[in-house]
Amino acid sequence: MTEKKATLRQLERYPNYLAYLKKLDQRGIDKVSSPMLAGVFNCSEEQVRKDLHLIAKRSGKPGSGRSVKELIEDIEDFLGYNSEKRAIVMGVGNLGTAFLRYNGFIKAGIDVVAGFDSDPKKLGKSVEGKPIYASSELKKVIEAKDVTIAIVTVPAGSAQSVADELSEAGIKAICNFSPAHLNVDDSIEVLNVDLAATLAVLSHKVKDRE
Amino acid sequence: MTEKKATLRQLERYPNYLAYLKKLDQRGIDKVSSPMLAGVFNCSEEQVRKDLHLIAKRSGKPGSGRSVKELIEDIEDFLGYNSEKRAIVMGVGNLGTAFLRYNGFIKAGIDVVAGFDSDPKKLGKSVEGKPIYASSELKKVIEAKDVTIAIVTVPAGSAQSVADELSEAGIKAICNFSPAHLNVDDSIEVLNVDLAATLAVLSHKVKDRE
DNA sequence: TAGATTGTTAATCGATTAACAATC
DNA sequence: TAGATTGTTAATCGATTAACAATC
Repeated sequence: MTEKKATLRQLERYPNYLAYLKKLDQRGIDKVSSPMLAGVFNCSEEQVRKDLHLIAKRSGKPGSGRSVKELIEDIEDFLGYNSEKRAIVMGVGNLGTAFLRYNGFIKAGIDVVAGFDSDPKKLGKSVEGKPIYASSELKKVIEAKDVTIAIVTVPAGSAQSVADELSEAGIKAICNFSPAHLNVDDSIEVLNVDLAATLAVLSHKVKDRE
Repeated sequence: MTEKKATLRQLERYPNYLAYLKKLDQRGIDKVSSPMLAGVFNCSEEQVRKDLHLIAKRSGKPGSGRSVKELIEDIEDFLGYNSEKRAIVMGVGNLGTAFLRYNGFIKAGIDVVAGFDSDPKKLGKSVEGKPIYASSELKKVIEAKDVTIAIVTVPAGSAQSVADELSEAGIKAICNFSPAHLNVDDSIEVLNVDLAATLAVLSHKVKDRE
């Protein structure tokens, strides 16, 4: 079941292709070619061809291109949109609550099943039908619901201890929204999404243009 | 004022260095070396050296390394944490509200000044003291407050029209949280942050390990 | 000084681009 | 068929790693 492996750069590109292909599909366009996508994304058609070839289950037709619907299916399949995964949110503050409420994850096969918080006032309550637990319940919930991913939205100061608890409880992947560096075992995948830094980088690029 | 330019990859690494350096600083550690950082980030010490050398205003001391405090200062300077920028949020739903409330942006020099929404019930209200306007006010607000960045959190269906309005109103950069491809003029920097796709990619990597 | 680490040039590695035969 | 696009191998480009002299 393991496909050829994509590079990190490619992984980053697939969601962009996907978003655009869906747009085409909505407009009723059912064929797409590499030169066409290359134009849209400002990259070479060879890159598009390699990217699509890597993950496509069916080959394209020389002369006419590839089926939009088939490509959407294959990219979603490759990214795992069709294999259900469970996630939890650590820290039910503003951002954490937004993740519990956000219903856009489900289309990517990700089901956010619960929140965790240290504030006793929040315990036992629920957001959008998703219960909020104390971290003492972590291991139990992770095992019972087969949770793979933890979304960490606690303040920087407590991020490391939360990461330790997650590691202890057997989590597989952490998506870290706190602006803190996490020390965890190499067996856990960590992705840092520092929103403030992301925006800073964006504006840095604007400055560079001038 | 334009420093040598960093590659995209480097830009992504600086926030990680920064988070770790701050941790060291808190612990009262005031010297850091490339081999040490390389160990923490699982990369080569040469890469660390090149990254730091590129942005450091002061040189390191052979034998003993670099000053943690100076590095923090230089990275923050380079990323633009010390040059105030204004941002607005398009779409005051769950995620948008979280961004209006989140106070972590200010340390990166980003001041979220207002929200925009199409729902008449929300207009005139405010979140965390930040007013919510109709998009008819876009141009006025962007010009009056010298806004650089727009954070787009509207549903995929309206993302393109919002992008068009932003373009029209003279925005410089868009951080797009909707899972939609945006067609905008090349003069506008666009960064796509598809959270669902991000998580999917993360869990894809977990799968690949097995 | 001796040990460690810097800054920087040269070698290697990987990803992107170019080229082209195959084919719908 | 002719035109366009695919799949794939070879060439190029850029980024990472290795090497090493300089120096605190």
